[in-house]
Amino acid sequence: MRVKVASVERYVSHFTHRLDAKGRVSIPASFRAVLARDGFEGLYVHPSLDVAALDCGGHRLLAEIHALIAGFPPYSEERDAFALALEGTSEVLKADTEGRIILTDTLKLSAGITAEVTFVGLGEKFQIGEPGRFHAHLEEAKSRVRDFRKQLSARHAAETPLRQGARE
Amino acid sequence: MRVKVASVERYVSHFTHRLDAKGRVSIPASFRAVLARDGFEGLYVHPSLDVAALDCGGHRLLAEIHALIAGFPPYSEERDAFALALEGTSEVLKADTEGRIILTDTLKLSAGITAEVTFVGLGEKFQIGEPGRFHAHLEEAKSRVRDFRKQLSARHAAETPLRQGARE
DNA sequence: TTGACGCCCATAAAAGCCCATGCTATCCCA
DNA sequence: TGGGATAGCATGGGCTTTTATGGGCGTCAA
Repeated sequence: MRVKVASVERYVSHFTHRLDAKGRVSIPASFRAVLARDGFEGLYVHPSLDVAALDCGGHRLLAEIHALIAGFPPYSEERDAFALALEGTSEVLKADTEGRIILTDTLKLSAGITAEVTFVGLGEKFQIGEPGRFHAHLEEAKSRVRDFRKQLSARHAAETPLRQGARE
Repeated sequence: MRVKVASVERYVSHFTHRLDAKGRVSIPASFRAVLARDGFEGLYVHPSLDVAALDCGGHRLLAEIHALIAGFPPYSEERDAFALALEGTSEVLKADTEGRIILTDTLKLSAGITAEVTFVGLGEKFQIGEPGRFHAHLEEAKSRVRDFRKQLSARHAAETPLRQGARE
């Protein structure tokens, strides 16, 4: 058995795979490793709330969703709404012996998936989406992070007008 | 046994290595020593947001990124966006027995890397970039430091018109 | 029967593993 | 002190294993 220690904890990086004639697509090997460690049989999938993509994961993702829903008072409108939006649209897909899954038509439709899909790691979960949309969405996210960093350094500069610690 | 004591803690100095026919490149030995101490199996890499270079490191870099993402509430839109921009573009490369890595095409493209790369130590992390860009970027950084030092001494002079109590 | 789905095997390309070479800086001992 | 031995390191090449992908066959249910 191999080691492959670190990085089996979180989903990182991105991959683009093709759907074959039967509609099957391989889950990236590194993501399979994380899932295996998570101990989830198959793959938990539901359409993302804000973007045209599918949120995927195992027990950890499930637990997060449960926690979110449990945060609302029982029988409240919010709770029902979240449960419906998240759990009502979820699917549990099982992978074949090679680690491939078949997306249902509903899932493919909601993410605009046709011939190819991009898997992108988001740490405790990953998303599946249409490659073109993925790139667009990535650029947007990058610029948001850049703005955030600019704010941070601006604030830093404002808070430390005199840098005295620097000696020659 | 060699000395090389200090600097096992931080990434310092710079090195330029060639990519071989298979696209492999050796991580500088001194950087490997820091990584080994950090305990990270392989190399965590992610394209820098502002310059054409790759930020690299081990657990320490990972923890930094993870902390930034963890600052946002679970299941929020911001969190997804940050995770996408940071973890979605990251790669965990594993080094071969000789300490070489293979950069993915995406990584090479985003840093403008072709035949050679320069490794630059930045203390907590190091960067991989195209040698030409590295030199240009270094000159710019140097002039920024020079300006900063000029500001410092100007301010120092203003604050202590007579250089009597001045501690160096 | 027909179609959806699970399981098995095939294959090409990519990635990983082991061993070899040349260079340089260091060490050791005459 | 000088010069050969030596060890560490970057680099190269061949071989094995993994991985993504393609297709065949049997089963079970409508």
